[in-house]
Amino acid sequence: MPRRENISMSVIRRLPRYYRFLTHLKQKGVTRISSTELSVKLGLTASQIRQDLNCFGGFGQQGYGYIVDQLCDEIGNILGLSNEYKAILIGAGNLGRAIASHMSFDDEGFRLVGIFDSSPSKTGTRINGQIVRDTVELEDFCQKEQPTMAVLCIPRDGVHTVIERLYNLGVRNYWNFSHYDIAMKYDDTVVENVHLNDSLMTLCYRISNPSQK
Amino acid sequence: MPRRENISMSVIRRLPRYYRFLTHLKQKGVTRISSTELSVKLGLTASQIRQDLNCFGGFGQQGYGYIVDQLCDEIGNILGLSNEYKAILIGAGNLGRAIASHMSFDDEGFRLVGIFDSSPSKTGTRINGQIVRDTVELEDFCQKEQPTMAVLCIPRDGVHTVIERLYNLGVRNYWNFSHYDIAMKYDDTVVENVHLNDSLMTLCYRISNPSQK
DNA sequence: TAGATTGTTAATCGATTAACAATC
DNA sequence: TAGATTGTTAATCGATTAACAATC
Repeated sequence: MPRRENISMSVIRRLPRYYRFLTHLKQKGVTRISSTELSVKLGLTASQIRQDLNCFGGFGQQGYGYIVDQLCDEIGNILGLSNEYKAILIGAGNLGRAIASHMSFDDEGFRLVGIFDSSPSKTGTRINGQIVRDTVELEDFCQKEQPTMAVLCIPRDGVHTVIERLYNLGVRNYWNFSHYDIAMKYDDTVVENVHLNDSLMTLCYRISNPSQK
Repeated sequence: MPRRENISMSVIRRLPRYYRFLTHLKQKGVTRISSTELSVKLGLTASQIRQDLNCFGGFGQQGYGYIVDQLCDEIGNILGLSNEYKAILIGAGNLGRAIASHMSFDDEGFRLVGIFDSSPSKTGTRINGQIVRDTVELEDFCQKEQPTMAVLCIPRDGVHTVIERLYNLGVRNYWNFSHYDIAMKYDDTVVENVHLNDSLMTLCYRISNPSQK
């Protein structure tokens, strides 16, 4: 029954939410949960939850439900959270500093191994104990450390050239916070965008148009 | 032809992207664009773009296309970006500080009027010229200033009580950065979630499962 | 065994794409 | 006028929901 190919993005984006909630249940000491209970707590339908989980295998037991601990671990495995992919962060401005701190205390599949900035006012300073390197060191560093992923916290205009350098260095997965949609010509890359401005504008729309739910 | 009710979230979430790209075109001095050109640049179909825009009215001209300047303004209006909704920010940690700076130099529909934190190490400090107030002042401040929206950059466990206080003060729109899904019992609220952890886990999945596009 | 709840197939709903007539 | 491109309807595709047989 477990397929595991061509899982839709809609399903994938719900997995972290399941994981987050199951972790919470685990901490509260809940051992067993049914799809119906889950659906109520998460505001989804029980059907959808079972449908989602069965993309990856049958983790439940008929007549009983799901074992919280086990399901949580399974989803963690599916997400690949036990990996420690090496990540670097480019751009140690306000947002970069926040993300760097965020990631180091709560690593989910990644380990931050380097922070870079091109401004002399930032290089040499420390974020959570890690030194901020000059971006000119990028080539040397990447050849040595071979990071898997780069967090991009730089202004729009800098993105293009940095991406090119990173791609050539073999760093081909990006967590992009810049106000810019990275359109990759290559298909061996993964880009996960976090467009805070877009989110804020969406909120503005929803406040301005209360007719919609 | 302009309807303007029950616009689907899928459409709404594409609007900021259109807006962002059109602003960029405007800056580059492009005056005219067709749905086909747009579709190529944005990686969508021309059909979808025309379909999306026609939820709000016919902004184009047959045989000609869209006037960049005009379309950009129209979308800005639809989003409500000329509003200056008063916003407050709760939680002046790393992320809170980053968002506060972010919002003040690039305001899209909002104006940050207050920053709050409950830790004595933070209160009294300044972020982008604005003082960080003690959260105990929340009631007085909100009664006086009547903010429309609250940015939540506090840890999970604090959210519940803060939301309750805010709701009772009439602050019912939230931009939520906490690792927590705000489930509102009331329907006069709007919650826009930014779950950075979820985004990171999704990225981890996509790196770990390269079979998928 | 009887009751409960899953896994899975079938039905519905909504969103995207295609097609084309209207019109600038 | 002829060419181009929109606005809009119709067709397709995918995702969500409902239903139920399998089974713990």
